[in-house]
Amino acid sequence: MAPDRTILHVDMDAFYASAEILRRPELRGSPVVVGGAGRRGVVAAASYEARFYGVRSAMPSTQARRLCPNAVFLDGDHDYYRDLSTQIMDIMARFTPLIEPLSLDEAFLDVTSGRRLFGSGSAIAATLRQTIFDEVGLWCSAGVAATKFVAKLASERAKPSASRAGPVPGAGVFVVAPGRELEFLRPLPARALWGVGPATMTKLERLGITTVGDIADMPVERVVSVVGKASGQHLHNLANARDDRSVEPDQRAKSISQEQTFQFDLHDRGDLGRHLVRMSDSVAGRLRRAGLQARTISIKVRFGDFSTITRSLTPPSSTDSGMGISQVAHELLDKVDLGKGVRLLGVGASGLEEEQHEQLTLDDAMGDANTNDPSRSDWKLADEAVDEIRRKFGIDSIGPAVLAKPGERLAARDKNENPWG
DNA sequence: TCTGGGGTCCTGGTCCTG
DNA sequence: TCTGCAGGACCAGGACCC
Repeated sequence: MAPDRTILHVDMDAFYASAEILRRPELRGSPVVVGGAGRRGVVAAASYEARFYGVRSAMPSTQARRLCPNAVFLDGDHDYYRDLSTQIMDIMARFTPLIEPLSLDEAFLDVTSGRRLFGSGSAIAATLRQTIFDEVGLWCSAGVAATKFVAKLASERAKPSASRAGPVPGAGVFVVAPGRELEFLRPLPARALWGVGPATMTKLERLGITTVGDIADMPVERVVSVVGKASGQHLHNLANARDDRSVEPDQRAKSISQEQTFQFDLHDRGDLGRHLVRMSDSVAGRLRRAGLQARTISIKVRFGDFSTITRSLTPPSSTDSGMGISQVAHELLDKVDLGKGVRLLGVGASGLEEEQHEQLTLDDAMGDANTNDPSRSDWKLADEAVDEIRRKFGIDSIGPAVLAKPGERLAARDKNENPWG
C-alpha cells in the first residue's frame, strides 16, 4: 500500500433523481424515479422517498410501479445530467488536478498534495461537499482513506438513509484512518468487495464465506481455485486492504458502443438492418469526435427469450466511418438466426487507436467512383462533411439516406415504435 | 414476471505461425 | 514432410460496475 496517500471518493446522492428535483422543486418530498418510463426498462435512479418503498436502481420498472404506484416516473435527460456533472467536476478541480471520474456522479480525487493548502482529507471533503451544494444545489457523500477501494466503501457509509419523508442525513463524510483499514473492512459482507457480484457470491458461499474477513483469512490459492486466478488474487488483496492503484486522470475509452432495446421484438432483417446503420453512424461519429479509429467491430443481439450473443470481426484496416462499421456489422448480423425475434440490438467498436491518415490506393488516385469500399478517401470526405453539418445544425440535421422516409425528419426516427414497421 | 445502456476485465477456445 | 509445442491474435461469453 502506498504510504500517506489521501484519497477521496465522492459520490452524488441519488444523482439523477436529485437533479430532476433541483429543476422541478414541486417534486420535493415526492417519490421520484428516473428511468423505466417506457414499456421495457429499469430504474436508473430513485429518490430517497421512493427508496423507502423498496425501489432500487436496476430494478425492472414494472416492479418499481408495483412497489410505489404513486411515484413520479421520469425519462432521463442525459445532457442535463452531463452539464451538472461538468460543474461538479470543475469544483473538484479547484482542490486537485488528480481526478478520476468513474461516471457522471462519482469520482476519485487524490488530494495528498493539497493537504498543506486545504487541510486534512476530511476537511477537504467537508469543504468540497458544502461547495458543491452551495454552487450546484446537490449533496454528495465522501469517503476518505489511503486507498481507492476503502475510500469507495467509506463513502457508502456516509450516505443518507431512506425514509417516507425523504433522506435522513448521514455523516456526509466518513474517514478510515491509515492503519484502521482491516478493522473497517473485515465485518463487511463479502458482496461489498469490488468484483463480487451475484455469481461470485454464490461460489464464495459454497466455501462458507460471508464476510470480507472470511476471504482475508482464507489461503489465496483457495480463493483462486473458486473464482479464477486474476479475480481470486484481486479479491484476496482487497480483503487484506492491499490496493496500490493510483488515481488515474485522463483515462481513454477502450471501446465505444451503442445499443437499443426495442419496445417490441423485431423479426424483420430489413428493420434491424436500418437500426444497424443508425447505430453504426452514431458510433462512427463518436469515434471521429474522439479522434479514434476502431480495429474490431462487434454486434450484440438479445433475443426474445433474453438469451444474448455477441459476434465480432477484426478487418484488415481500422475505421471511423459509419459506412465501414455498418458493412462489418451487417456481415456479422447476416450470419445470425433471427427466428426468436430480437429484443435488443447493439453495435460496438473496440481496439481503439489514434486516427491515422490513410494512404491513397491506386484506385483512389484513378478516381474510381464505382465502389462502396469505405476506406476510400471520398467516404472520408463525406464523413467530414456530415460532421461539419452536424456541428452547425445539430445531430439530427443529416443522416444515412436509408433512415429517411419521404417527408419524415430524422429526429423522429428513434421513437418507441418502429418507424418502418 | 421482469430484466437499460454503456462500459471494463477476465477466461477459455480456436486458429495461425514459427 | 510430418508432428508437437508455445505463444499470440482473435473471438465469444460471462461477470461486474455505475
